Amino acid sequence: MGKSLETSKGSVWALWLTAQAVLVEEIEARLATAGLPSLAWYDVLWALERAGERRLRMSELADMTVISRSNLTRLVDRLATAGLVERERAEDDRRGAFAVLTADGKAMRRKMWPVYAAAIKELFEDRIGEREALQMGDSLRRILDAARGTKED
Amino acid sequence: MGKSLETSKGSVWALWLTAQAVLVEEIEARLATAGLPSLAWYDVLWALERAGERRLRMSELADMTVISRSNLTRLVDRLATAGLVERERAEDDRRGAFAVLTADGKAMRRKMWPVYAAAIKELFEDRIGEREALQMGDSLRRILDAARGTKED
DNA sequence: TGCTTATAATTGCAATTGCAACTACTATTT
DNA sequence: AAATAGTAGTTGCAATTGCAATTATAAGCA
Repeated sequence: MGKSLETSKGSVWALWLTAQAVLVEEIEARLATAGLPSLAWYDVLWALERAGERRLRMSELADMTVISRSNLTRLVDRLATAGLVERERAEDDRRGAFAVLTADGKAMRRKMWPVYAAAIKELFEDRIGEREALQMGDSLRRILDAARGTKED
Repeated sequence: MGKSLETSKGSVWALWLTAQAVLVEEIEARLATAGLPSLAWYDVLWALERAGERRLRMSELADMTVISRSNLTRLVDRLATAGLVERERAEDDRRGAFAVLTADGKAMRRKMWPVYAAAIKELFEDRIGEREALQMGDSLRRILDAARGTKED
């Protein structure tokens, strides 16, 4: 029995990776089919919408969305071209820049949400019980906090 | 209380995405620092090593690793250039091709494993208990099976 | 058989990503 | 204040990825 537990623990990682890859692929496909932008765009729009003043410094945004700085620069370029965000120079620190959500950006996120939400519900939430979800949330938070704590050292 | 459970369930998905992104980023960084190839290479090598005869059809390999066909074609190109796999034409179906693990490929996977294993242990396994792991494995398997089942329809 | 449709893998080309500079500042040191 | 080091963000260029053909078979059927 100890063995089966050991074994299970080892293979959970692989399952974790695979399941997420499959779900993300499916969600991206649904968004594309609906003529909507990608998950990455959603993440950025949502991060901005939650932020005070609908704006975040590029570096904060990069950290929150787990996107590299240089990538974020260009992702924000594309979002800006699409009119969903605007750039704003920081007053206090002239090196800094804010990404600011526009009304169109807010509208776009709102338009994406039903598709995204339905997918999350169908593919993820409907498959696990309340208790499991709670437990998984705890585990994930511990994992994330530990990983981020480690990096600061 | 019903509310808090609802709330938790909704945010677990976001947590999952973020945690996986952070962990994968960290693992890729460790592999790169050690002068080793990426996770994607590992996945392919490992899938082949587990397979009977150390070989898989391109499409099977693509499905197992959750990599698109066209991507896999080029990933296998790179692995072949590095001498880690070889291509072999299928006898029965001339359209088909196998990717076959070479001795060097096997050696490379073996060289990568300690780095990868240590990272998984430190970042993931050490953060969750046996019972949690077991539970998470169950949840993930259900999610994955359901998602894959859905697609076949 | 000869024709149409389906499948396995690859390829062309555009879009995205990653890494290593690079620019434009800000902060610290002497 | 001048010099040096540090930070925020961007950019160049190469590597990777995704999507829509394309190629080379195989299968189904009239």
